[in-house]
Amino acid sequence: MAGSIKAVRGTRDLLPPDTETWNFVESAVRDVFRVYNFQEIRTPILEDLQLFQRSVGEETDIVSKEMFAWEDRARAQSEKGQWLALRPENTAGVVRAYIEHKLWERPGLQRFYYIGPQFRRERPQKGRYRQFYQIGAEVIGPSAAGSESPSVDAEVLEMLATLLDRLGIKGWALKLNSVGCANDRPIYLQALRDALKDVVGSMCVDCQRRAQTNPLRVLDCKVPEDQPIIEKLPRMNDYLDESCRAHFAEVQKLLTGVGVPFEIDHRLVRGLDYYTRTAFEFTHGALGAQNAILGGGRYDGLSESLGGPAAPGIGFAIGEDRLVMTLQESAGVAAKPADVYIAPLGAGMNVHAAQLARELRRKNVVVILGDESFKLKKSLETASKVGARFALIVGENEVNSGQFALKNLGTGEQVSVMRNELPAAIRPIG
RNA sequence: GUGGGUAUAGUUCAGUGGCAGAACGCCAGACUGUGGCUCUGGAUGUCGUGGGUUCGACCCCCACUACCCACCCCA
Repeated sequence: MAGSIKAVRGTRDLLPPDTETWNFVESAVRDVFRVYNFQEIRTPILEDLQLFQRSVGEETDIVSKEMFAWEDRARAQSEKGQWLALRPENTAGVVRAYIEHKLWERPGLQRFYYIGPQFRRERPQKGRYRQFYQIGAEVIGPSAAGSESPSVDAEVLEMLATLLDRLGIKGWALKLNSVGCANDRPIYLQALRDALKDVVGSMCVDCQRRAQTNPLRVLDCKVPEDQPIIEKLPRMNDYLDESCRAHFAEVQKLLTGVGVPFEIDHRLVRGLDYYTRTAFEFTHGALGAQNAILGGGRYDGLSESLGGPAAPGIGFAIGEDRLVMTLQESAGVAAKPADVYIAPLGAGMNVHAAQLARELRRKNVVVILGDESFKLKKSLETASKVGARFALIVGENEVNSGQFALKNLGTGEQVSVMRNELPAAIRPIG
């Protein structure tokens, strides 16, 4: 098919039966989030570019190198166009909506979840696409409503553990860290820079660059030779101020109390500027290099940096593509079979078949409709190929007698059934 | 942005400087209203795109593009 139009780089079509898995994931997500009292929010895919510059951070790779952004046409000749961007993540949009609609006026904490496409202009590889899907949730609100409480952090993490268990995902690991706050992080960063000054010369070239641009990322380095050096660098944990220390300790205590296993990873850092205090990641082995299945953390200053009131919050984003991938590693997808294939037999039978299909479908029977031009042999062959459980023959004999030939395609057994008993015969249960 | 690999039928892949292949799938038939198994037949390809070498290129050379994997980064 040379010259034909194909899906653009980094995007893909999700086809049946894979979409069954996606729907399975999404309905489990909605069920689980519901009992934790999260409600769905839908924000635009298109946002003002500044939203991401001011939240995710202008120096991050996501904003500086990976954003799909362009200048919209100006409305008047004297004006400049507005810069728009496809959202690279969804937390900024949710917080923007929180501010725009003054949601702090609503009682209690705002608890939102979202499912939707995000866009980053990266080079695609396994588990990484330019259009990818995130499932996320945010808890946000005034401090007086309890938004800063460590119990919210623990609740969110416990919910995630429940979700992964519910989905049947085995072998996940929760990594936890505290990345500090506006008060103590600058002190830590300075200590880290000072320590790096002496050793960075013997580290990998990437670390030498990171030491300049984003020293925290040095902790993320995977080069074996650098590991002994990194182990000796100062740890954020030793620089947390009193309130951050107590907060982090309480989160751990609660997690232990509810029986969610976790491991402290002093080197866990997040890629977005807005994260504070609790930072976490769930990983899974079956994902290749992209082993982070979800990540998140607290963002206590984000609302203010977007011009809103103080509104501490915590949230996460699940990489839905990666989640589906791990699910397909373990369990195969089973497409749901149709209940019955209706085989009209001979001229004039389509209308009778259509009437029957209408009746059955109104009783929730899943019907595939054949065509009167097909030979019966072909109809039955098609019926079994597409996985229908029964074939219903609609020919002159049946229409005249009111007794319909119903064939069980699994057993080969064929019975004659009165029209009004067909739904029960096809779907004995329910 | 960097490195490596790949590109041939719907799919997974063989293949040779001289007629384009297999398996699976798809379509049709094996006497009239009975599928799965079997048998027979059939269709489908600008051999990724553009250039070059050659009497002749799917094959050799160059460029481009796309995809895959890894780095970077992140979900």
